[in-house]
Amino acid sequence: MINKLKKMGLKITPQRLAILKILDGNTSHPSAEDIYKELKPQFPSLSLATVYNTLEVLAGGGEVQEVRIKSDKKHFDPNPAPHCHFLCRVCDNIYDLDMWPEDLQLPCDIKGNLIQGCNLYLYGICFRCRDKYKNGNNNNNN
Amino acid sequence: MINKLKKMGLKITPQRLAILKILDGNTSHPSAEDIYKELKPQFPSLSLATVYNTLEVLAGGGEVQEVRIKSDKKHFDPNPAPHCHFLCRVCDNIYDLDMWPEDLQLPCDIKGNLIQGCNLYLYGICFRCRDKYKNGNNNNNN
DNA sequence: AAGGAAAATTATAATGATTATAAAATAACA
DNA sequence: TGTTATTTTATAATCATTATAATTTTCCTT
Repeated sequence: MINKLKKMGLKITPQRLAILKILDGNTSHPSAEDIYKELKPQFPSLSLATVYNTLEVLAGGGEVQEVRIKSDKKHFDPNPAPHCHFLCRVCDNIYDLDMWPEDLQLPCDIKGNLIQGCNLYLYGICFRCRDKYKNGNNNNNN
Repeated sequence: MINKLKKMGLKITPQRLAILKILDGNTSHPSAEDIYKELKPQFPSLSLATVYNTLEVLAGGGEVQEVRIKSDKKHFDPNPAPHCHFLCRVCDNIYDLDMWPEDLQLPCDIKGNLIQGCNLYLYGICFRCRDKYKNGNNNNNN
C-alpha cells in the first residue's frame, strides 16, 4: 500500500492510506462521495477534495480504474486489470464480470488505429434480481 | 424522419425535424451543445433545453445512442446498431469502429446475469494522428 | 377552417458532481 | 530540527444537465 504511493512519487499521508485501505480488495465500486462518507467519522477533518485528488492520481498512475458506467457519477475499482463492468438496472449495483472478449487483447491495432485502452460496460438484470422476480411471480401467481 | 417521430407518438415540430436532420447519417458524434450551436442561426428561438429533451426521447426510443466515452459530456450517435466507439487521445475525435466482439451478441447470459445492452469504448491514437506523428518524426529526424 | 386539449418550446433557475483556489498544515529531506 | 515542496482543507467556481412554469404550437375534432 505504502509502496504504491512511493512508486508514484507521492507522499505518505494518513488520508491517502485510509483511501487505499478502503479500496484494497473492494468490489463495490464506490464513488468519491461513498469513500468520503465512509472515512469522515474516523477523519473529521477530511475534505472531499482530498478524496477526489487522491482518486485522480491513483487513476492517473494506473492503480485504480475509473468506472463510468453510470451517467451521473464516477465510480472506482481498485482492480486495474481489464475486465467488464455490469450495471443491474433493477438494483443499481455495479458488478465485475471477469469475462473479456477474446478479440480485444490490448494494445492492438484496428484498421490502423492504435488501441491502448478499453472500457466495456454491460447493462441488464443481475442474477439476484432475476431470481427475486421469478420467485415473486410464482408466489403471486401472476 | 417524420415516421420516426410518429412511431414514437411524438408531435412533429420544426425543432425536432431540424435535430433529426442534423443527426441523419452524422458520424461526428455531436454533443447537445454542438447541435444547439449549429441550429441556433437558423432557429434563433431554439432553446438548449429543447435539444436535450429531443435527444433524451430519441435515445429512450432507441433511435439514437448516447455515447459516454468522454468523462465530461455526452455525445450522440444516430446509428442505433451496436458498434464500438473510439476516442483518439491526440485529436480528441470520436470515431465509429464497426468491429464487435464475437462473444458479445445481445441479449445474452453471463453467469446467470441477463445482459441486454452494452457499451464498448476504446481509447488510443487514430490512424490519422499516427501518420502525422510518424511524418513529424521523420522530417525532424528525432 | 376554428376551437381546444395535450404536448412542446422557451427562458430561466436549480442541481449536483467535479475542479479550481489559496491559505494552513504536514511530510520528508538535509 | 528546520526548511521546502507537497498536501490538505474549506470554500468558491464551473459547467453539463435537469427542473420549472409560462407561453406557444400541434393536431384532433367539429
